[in-house]
Amino acid sequence: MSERSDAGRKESGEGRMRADAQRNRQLIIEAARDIFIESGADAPLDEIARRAGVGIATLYRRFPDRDDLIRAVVLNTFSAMVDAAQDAEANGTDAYHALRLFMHRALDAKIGATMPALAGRVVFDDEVDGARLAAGTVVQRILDTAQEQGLVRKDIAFGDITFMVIRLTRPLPAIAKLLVDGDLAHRHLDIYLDGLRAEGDGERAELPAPVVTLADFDKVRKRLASGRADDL
Amino acid sequence: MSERSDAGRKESGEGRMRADAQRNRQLIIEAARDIFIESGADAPLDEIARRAGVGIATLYRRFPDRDDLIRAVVLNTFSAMVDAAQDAEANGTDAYHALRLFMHRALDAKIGATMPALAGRVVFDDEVDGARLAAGTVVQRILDTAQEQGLVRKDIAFGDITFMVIRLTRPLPAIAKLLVDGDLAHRHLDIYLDGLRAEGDGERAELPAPVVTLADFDKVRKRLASGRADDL
DNA sequence: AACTAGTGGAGAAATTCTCTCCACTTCTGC
DNA sequence: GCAGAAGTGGAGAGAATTTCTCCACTAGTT
Repeated sequence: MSERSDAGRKESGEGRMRADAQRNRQLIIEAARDIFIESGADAPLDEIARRAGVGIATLYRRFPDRDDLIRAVVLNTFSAMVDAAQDAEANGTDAYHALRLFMHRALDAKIGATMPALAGRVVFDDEVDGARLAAGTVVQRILDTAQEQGLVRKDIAFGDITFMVIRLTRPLPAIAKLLVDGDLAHRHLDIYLDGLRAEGDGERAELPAPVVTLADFDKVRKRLASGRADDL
Repeated sequence: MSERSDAGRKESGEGRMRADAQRNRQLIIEAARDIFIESGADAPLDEIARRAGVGIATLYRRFPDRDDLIRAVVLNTFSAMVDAAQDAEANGTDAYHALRLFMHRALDAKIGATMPALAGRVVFDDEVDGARLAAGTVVQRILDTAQEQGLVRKDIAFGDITFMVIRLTRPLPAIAKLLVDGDLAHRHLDIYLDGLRAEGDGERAELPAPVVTLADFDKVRKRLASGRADDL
């Protein structure tokens, strides 16, 4: 890790950066988040710059080395996690629905981008660890409440929430996009959530859109066989 | 794709290869499967050779180019899928338990290694497509039966079984290994399976071992903070 | 024991990735 | 709207990684 980049400049609220520079910085973080999720934390940096629609030099100016960038992504993600959780607590009709809301929002916020942190790619200094703990605490609180109210089975633990969201965040192979429009992750999360409910609570969530059948695979196979497969 | 390697030699049963060569061929396929799952289908080939405990030249002799190797891994994986499904059909007490058995076995067989196929990295010639269809058919039959018997909710489709197994096959960040001994994937699969059950069927599976709490994360964080983190 | 299929690893060639430099563009304050 | 500062993109040298061949050596097979 190097000089810590100029992250502090923006985060400590001193609006010293030019407006367009701040916007670019955010675009880079988001592109990096997506690329890290797709290709791991060693993904080429110029691919990130390209995805962000920014020159490679801009990326290097903001984040002198890869660790600075990873760090920014991780902090950004933990903070999105806190937002999602607090929002869910405020808006869920009960603690189970708060949990449900949180997990769906966390999917959208691509919480899986915390992976580099969990994989040891990030130095856990006080700032990162504080963010981690803050995020963990809110999630734990939602889970505890849901269990106290008897809405979630007792044998579920913290890791069953967070690790599944991480899993669901990671992209499926490209064919999934050929098969369907919607997002299978949210559908599968709903099934999982039904599995989290307390015993005897037989009601089932209505599952969201993409229903993928064996026949769908056949169709795609034929499409690939005939025409060219440039749409992958 | 090139000359098709000498896969046919072994697969058509003519035991023309020397015994040690056949063993090495299998070791390479298994190593490739694991590395492809971990690092994607572009992973360096010498890493695969190293993992297989074999020289790089041996790998190139068996599989003249990367596509040959991918192809072999995919065929191997589809065939493991058929084995797992047939075995599950024979051994499950009812169709729901057959489905459960299949999914757990499929996890162990790392079915996620079919990803390169699904991601368009493999030419779907008749052999590959036959294997795909054979595997798909058995799984579909198990699911159909379970639904007819009212053991699995009606709104579940083929893709909800296969894609979730693929997701669960992919490895979690290294920290998961620091936190726990067991395999979270099987635990999370059981929760998902509870969510697949037909409405009103309130019983819950007893979840297997690794329970990961927020406190576990704290412990690891402290461990990393003090000593060196070379155990990652 | 002799013959041949099989093996490992060094290293040249090709490819990919990193990171700097600088001429040019865009914001901001006045 | 102007001046000056802040920000930008992309070419390309250098570094690092990856591919793939060659050949002296080893180990199954008969």
